[in-house]
Amino acid sequence: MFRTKILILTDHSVVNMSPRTEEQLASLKDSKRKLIFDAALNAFSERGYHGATVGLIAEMAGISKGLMYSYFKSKEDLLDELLVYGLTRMGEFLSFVPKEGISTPAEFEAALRGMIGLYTAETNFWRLYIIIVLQKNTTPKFEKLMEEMIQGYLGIFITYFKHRGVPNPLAEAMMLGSVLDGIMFDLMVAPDMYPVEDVIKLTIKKFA
Amino acid sequence: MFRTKILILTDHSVVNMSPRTEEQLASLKDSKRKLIFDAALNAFSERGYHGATVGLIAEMAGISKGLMYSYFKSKEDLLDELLVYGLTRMGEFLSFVPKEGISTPAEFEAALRGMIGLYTAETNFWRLYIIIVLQKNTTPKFEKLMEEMIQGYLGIFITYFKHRGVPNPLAEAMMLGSVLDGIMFDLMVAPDMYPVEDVIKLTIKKFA
Amino acid sequence: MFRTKILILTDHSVVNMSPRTEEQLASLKDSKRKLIFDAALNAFSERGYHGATVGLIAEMAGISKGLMYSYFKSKEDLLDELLVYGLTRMGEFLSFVPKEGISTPAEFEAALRGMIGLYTAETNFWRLYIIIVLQKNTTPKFEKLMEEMIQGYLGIFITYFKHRGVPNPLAEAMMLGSVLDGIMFDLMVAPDMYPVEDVIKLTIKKFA
Amino acid sequence: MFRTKILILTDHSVVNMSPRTEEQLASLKDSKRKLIFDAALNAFSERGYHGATVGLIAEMAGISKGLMYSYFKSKEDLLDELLVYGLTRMGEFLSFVPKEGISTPAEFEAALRGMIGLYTAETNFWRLYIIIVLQKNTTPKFEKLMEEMIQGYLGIFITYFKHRGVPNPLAEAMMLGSVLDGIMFDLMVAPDMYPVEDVIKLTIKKFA
DNA sequence: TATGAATGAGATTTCATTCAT
DNA sequence: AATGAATGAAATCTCATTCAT
Repeated sequence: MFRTKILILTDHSVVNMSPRTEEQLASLKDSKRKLIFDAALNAFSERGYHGATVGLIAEMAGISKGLMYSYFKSKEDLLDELLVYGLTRMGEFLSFVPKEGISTPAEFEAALRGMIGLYTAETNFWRLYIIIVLQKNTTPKFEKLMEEMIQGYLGIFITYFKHRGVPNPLAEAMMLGSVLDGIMFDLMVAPDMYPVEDVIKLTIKKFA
Repeated sequence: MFRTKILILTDHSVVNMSPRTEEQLASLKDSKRKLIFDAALNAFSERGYHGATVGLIAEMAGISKGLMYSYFKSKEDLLDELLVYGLTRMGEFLSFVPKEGISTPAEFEAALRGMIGLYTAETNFWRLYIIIVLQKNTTPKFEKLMEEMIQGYLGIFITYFKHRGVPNPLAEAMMLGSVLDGIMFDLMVAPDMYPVEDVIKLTIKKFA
Repeated sequence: MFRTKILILTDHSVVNMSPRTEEQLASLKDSKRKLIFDAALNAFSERGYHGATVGLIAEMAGISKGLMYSYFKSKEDLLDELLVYGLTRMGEFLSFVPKEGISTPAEFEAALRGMIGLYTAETNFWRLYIIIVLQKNTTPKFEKLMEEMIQGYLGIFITYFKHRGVPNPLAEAMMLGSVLDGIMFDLMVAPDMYPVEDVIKLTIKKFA
Repeated sequence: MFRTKILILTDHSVVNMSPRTEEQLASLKDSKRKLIFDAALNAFSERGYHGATVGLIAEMAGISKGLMYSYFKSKEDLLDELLVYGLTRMGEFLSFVPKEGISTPAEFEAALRGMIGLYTAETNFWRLYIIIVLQKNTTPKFEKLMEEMIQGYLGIFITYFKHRGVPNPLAEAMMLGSVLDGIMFDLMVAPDMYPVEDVIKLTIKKFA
């Protein structure tokens, strides 16, 4: 996983980090706001922030340019909220990590498969995410959420590796993070020819 | 490593793929063209293609906007040539891989350290490269060069793993590629706190 | 007083120029229409016609944008009607000028104080009024009303100055008009530090 | 004259308040910047800030919209600079007030005629000026310049009235200021029918 | 070669007005 | 009667590209 600042947390308190209640997210379903989010996610992730015009996003959302501005203060604001929304949504889906952390190889595998599953399911979000994270000036709100998320997972894996008696648990967890990042990236660039299953098995063999 | 289309090449013909002679590259040294390339590399990698304005690039290169257009047909042309130039230059630096391929763990380590060294030395190029690769519509020239390069290295590692009697050499090579991609990415996002040395050692332990 | 076209009327027929009966005005009290008028008066006088948005006016009036359009054909129409309404309302308040005109210094003083009192009481209307009058394209209805009003007062003062044997009654009346306009303007710009009472006394001394 | 805050200065130090050297102003002559200033002055004074579009101003200046933005950061910035430029320019023209202040009726008359001459010569600037001053949110730079200018003239007249033994010199000066403001305003609204000469003579009779 | 003023197409943003509810 | 979501025209602003010097 990516990291921006590393504060190792060895407890697992972070998994349930979503500040939004499920109702709030549910209320977004089928709303116009959701339409715009989806369109913007596609547009931004395919063309980058500057390459995706408001006009294009509006067209993809099936609304007028003007209407966008009654939902979002500006294009920049749209990006901000989209990132936070996306990250929060990711948090929602991360139910495959048990609250008590992971301790057995079976749990490790489940977590691994869960995360990689997310990558394939939400390619657009992760693509956007990479683009944004590589550019300067991320928004503070987004950065904070990211950090929480990253450190949460890092902590979980550190604990796991400690538990398994691995010599350098931190390095092990960070390398695993890089593996996951690399897999995400490669799946993004060439999803069709990547031997995911083989790589997952190898990863389990080398890390679990 | 990144891949876009995978044609496994098991020979090592690719390392010296650059069609440009060294003289051609040398002639670039200290030229205006080089100045522009450097400026554009910084600007594009920091702000993306659309976010980096021609005016900014010219300013960073210390020349006028007008002059840029006697060196490059257009902004798009500048990006094209920059990418090819960068990739070619990468090829130049890849001297750490012996022509006959690698066969011992020591050679493996040398190659690994060489590549990771490249990431830290040429961060901007790799950042630009990632941004471009994640977006559609790469230029054909660039795509071809990339493919050659990637498959070359993939082939080298496949051969190495075969040689070492590893069960599934392709998957092993692809996972190693992902590890390298992940490390590159993490180094890009948070270079200061990434335990490179520890991760390199772990990678050698797990792959060499 | 301001003038746009000068037709000297020496009779005093103008004071009660309003074609609206008091009932008509009374029917406006507390109506939605009145709410909108008040809001529009504030908005227009503070920000000018183009600077005051329909949305803002609606918000200030505590109603929806949509409802505004069942009371007024358009924003321009709202301005038109507001101006006429305001001017008519001014006429209502101008009771301090006796029907037979003024002939004694005491009456002069009363009229003077009455008008200046109006300025301080209805700052917003006069501010709007100035803004509109300085810009081209006033509406004909409004222009006609204005002219009637102005010439009425001008006539009253001309008669007064004639009566008092002043050499050039027209010039005297016009200068007095300028004094009143200047006072109105200064009161608008810096009401707190203007020595109104002193200036009134001086005006009486110089003109009555 | 208008005032916003009143600090009575009884010396005459303010007349030469222009911070720009004459060369700087001269360098503006015939420049594109000057063209834009002139166009903007006309447009703003005729239609107000929001009513005058950047497109219109550019057209009146005979340039493209785009070019405006290499001379001025924004429309608002254009207004700001225009106001300061105009006020500074006014200061330049105010040579009819002797450095030592005014003390004789002849000098009073010269000053009066000078100022009224300015009103007729630079109608557009004063119209713009009024429009701006009646609206909130003037720029601080402009406000400061205005205050200097106003207090300067106020001080000059206060000194004059003191010198002439007038009972309440401050009130007298402020009323005279209102007279001038009123004349300016009336000249703006109906220049053709205003009996300027007669009113000037009356003003001299009543104040000098 | 070198400049940067100038353009115009297109991007972002605003807002009067309409209309389904 | 009342709302405010929705539109589209027009406003502000940006920027790749050209061109006179």
